[in-house]
Amino acid sequence: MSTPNVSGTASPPSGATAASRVFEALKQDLIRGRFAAGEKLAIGSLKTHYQVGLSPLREALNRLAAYGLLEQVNQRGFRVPPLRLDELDDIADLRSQLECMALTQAFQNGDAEWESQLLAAHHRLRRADERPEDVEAWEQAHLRFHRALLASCGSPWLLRFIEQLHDQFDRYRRLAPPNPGVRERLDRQHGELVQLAMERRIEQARALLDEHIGLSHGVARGACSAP
Amino acid sequence: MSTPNVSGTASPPSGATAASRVFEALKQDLIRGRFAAGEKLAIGSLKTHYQVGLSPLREALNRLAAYGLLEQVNQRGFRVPPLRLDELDDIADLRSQLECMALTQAFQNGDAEWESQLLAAHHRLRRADERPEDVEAWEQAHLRFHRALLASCGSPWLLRFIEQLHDQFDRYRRLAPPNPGVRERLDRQHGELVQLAMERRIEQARALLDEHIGLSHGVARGACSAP
DNA sequence: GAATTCCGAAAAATCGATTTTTTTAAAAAC
DNA sequence: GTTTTTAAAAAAATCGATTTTTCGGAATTC
Repeated sequence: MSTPNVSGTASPPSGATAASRVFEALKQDLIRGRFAAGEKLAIGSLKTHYQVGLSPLREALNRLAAYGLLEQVNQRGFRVPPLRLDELDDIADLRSQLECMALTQAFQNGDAEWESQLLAAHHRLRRADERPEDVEAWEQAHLRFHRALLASCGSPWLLRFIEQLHDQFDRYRRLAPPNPGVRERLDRQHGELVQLAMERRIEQARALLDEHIGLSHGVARGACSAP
Repeated sequence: MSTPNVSGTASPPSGATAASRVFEALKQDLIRGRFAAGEKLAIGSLKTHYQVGLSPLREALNRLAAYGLLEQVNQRGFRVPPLRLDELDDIADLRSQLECMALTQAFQNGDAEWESQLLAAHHRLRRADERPEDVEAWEQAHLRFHRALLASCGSPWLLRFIEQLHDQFDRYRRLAPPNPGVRERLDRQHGELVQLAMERRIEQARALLDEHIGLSHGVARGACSAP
């Protein structure tokens, strides 16, 4: 792990509590792979690293464990979940299923405002594509694009689960060795998804989204070592 | 709210931390509706009620908020989520979808051990049916039956989300006025589900599970007041 | 020689007190 | 008469210290 995440990409602007700030910072650092998989977290060093006291830090760790980004064992602290191939497959398969479900509903409920937001998110993503040096900007734009695609689905709980799976998935993907050829194909699919969304071609869009996640899944598998 | 949950139905036997104990107790009390919907939790009185210090109590509250059984607003504490009809509908619809998905996989992967556990769980549920005075015993047997039905689905993340939705759903159902006629129909459906599971009749089973949840959904709607 | 027991150090969990922020209600201003 | 300001009280959040439990290695036993 490296330097503290002073101002993360999606951190609350201000007025937040220390617990919320360290929660967001830790969450981003976990997804970005700044801790080794399976590593046991040393609370003492986290305290100095994130510059917070014990109480807010422990509250943040408890939240992250409930969210699934940490494993908690009762009298022996917190550890970063290991990267397991079977778990990644589970996450990716379920992500495909849930996102296709949400996509169908999003197409049905989507209005002009949704279309506009989707176009805007796609434009931001393309602009971020042009600056490969700022990985974090691209990652944020990418996340927001996928959110915008499903935003109009109308089911808060479905979106919640998809977000959770996305965070899990990204931890694997971001730890995997980069694959430039695939990256371009993925980028092209984003544009095609927008096109299909505008025309409400649900079946083609579902197939493409499934392929999109499958392609990313293949890349992410590179993060796993053993079984 | 009433007396403290000294030994909840599913509390860890021992060796648990104070935070884990109060988490389990609070979780059960929230699902059982021992707090008013929308109520703001007074941390001071929770401390005396559950006989724990501030730190483990706050850690438990943070976990419950991350799980979705509490709402947390940054500088103003924790409150019990209100009961909203549109949210219940969302929970019930998604529960149907996810459980039918899991059921299909459970039928495909289910082996003799799964069948045995399902029969055992069903038997326990029928025995609990005979003692209507012990509501908690029936509730536990019922929860375990539904777990056993989907246990062999093979997707830990799907089961996790289903469990979470089930807890959300039960909070509504248990606050709704009882409906004796429906109760008998629901009980009969459990037996039919076992029968269909043994014979792997997936389509009929999916339809029945969907109907089962829909029926319960109708009852649970009685818990909501406004829109 | 392998397994077990017994320390001492390290880490996790908890407690009690302090600080910060919000809420409430009264007083003042317009 | 309504709104704004102010001050006190209450509640939330945080800190530092204490207690409890686990971990690792040396000494002991079988």
